[in-house]
Amino acid sequence: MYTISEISRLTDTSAHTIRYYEKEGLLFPKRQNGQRRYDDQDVTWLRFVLRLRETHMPIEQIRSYVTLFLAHGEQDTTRERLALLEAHHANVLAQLAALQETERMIAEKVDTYRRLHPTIPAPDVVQSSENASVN
Amino acid sequence: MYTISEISRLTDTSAHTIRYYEKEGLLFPKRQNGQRRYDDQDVTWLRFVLRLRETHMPIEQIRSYVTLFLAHGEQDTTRERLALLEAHHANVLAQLAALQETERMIAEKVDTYRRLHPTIPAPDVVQSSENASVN
DNA sequence: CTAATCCTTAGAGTGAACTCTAAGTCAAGC
DNA sequence: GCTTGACTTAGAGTTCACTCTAAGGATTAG
Repeated sequence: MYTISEISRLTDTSAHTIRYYEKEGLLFPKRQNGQRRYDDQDVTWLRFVLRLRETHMPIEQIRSYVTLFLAHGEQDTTRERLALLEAHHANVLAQLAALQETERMIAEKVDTYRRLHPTIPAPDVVQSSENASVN
Repeated sequence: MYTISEISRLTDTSAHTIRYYEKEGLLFPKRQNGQRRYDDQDVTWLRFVLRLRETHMPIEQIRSYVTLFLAHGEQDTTRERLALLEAHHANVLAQLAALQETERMIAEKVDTYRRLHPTIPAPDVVQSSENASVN
């Protein structure tokens, strides 16, 4: 069982933010004499939440997901959770495609610059293809 | 030559935002009797800017890049522009990695759900690997 | 015992990137 | 000439996700 400062260190997230996530309904730790206590499952869950945030799932959507999870037991919410996850999955795949496209464009520009100025030393970055008219 | 409403349609960006970008120093269209006129190069450039924004390059950094471009002619700013681009490139690659990792986690959860409930019809989404303890 | 950590409420502040409004003027296209 | 679209300034408002503060009190670890 971890205290808030411990999970804060483990996940590299401020205690402020962790309490904020709780207020927003994303976390629900146990309490010991009023103090928050997190177990390994909580840590894993927080890490997943942080991943979802990194990929820009809005807090409100994460909350919807959690709410469905908590409603489970009364009803079977598997279908709904699956739908949410799959929607975000599609979203992430779209982001991936956009990102790869941009990556390609940047790599191209970098490459063109390098061709025009072969004197500039290269850092550790992958390169590709042919192009002109760099901005 | 396009008017603002035309480039707005072409790039699916509001005229408000386009004027805002100009105010922020990212765009500099020609003028005809005071009205903005954009050529194909401007459209291409705006599209690239939008890509950079999608990949979370801050407006200020994009402006730095543009500023270097405009300073070219007086000095050779290739080196600096290259450095900026490469920094962002590294950034994008990191985003890609995070996104792929998240994609994997989600696909895993989706997969686990499906195993537990083989009755739910599947949409058009790729799947993968093995896992337990789904949230 | 004591210092460090944690708790609460309630709200203010921050920063980024838009987003919109208003009012009055001017240009373009048919 | 009329309608639609464009212009300007200047600023207000919005959303999101934090981020921090203050004050006063409780708990924990050594």
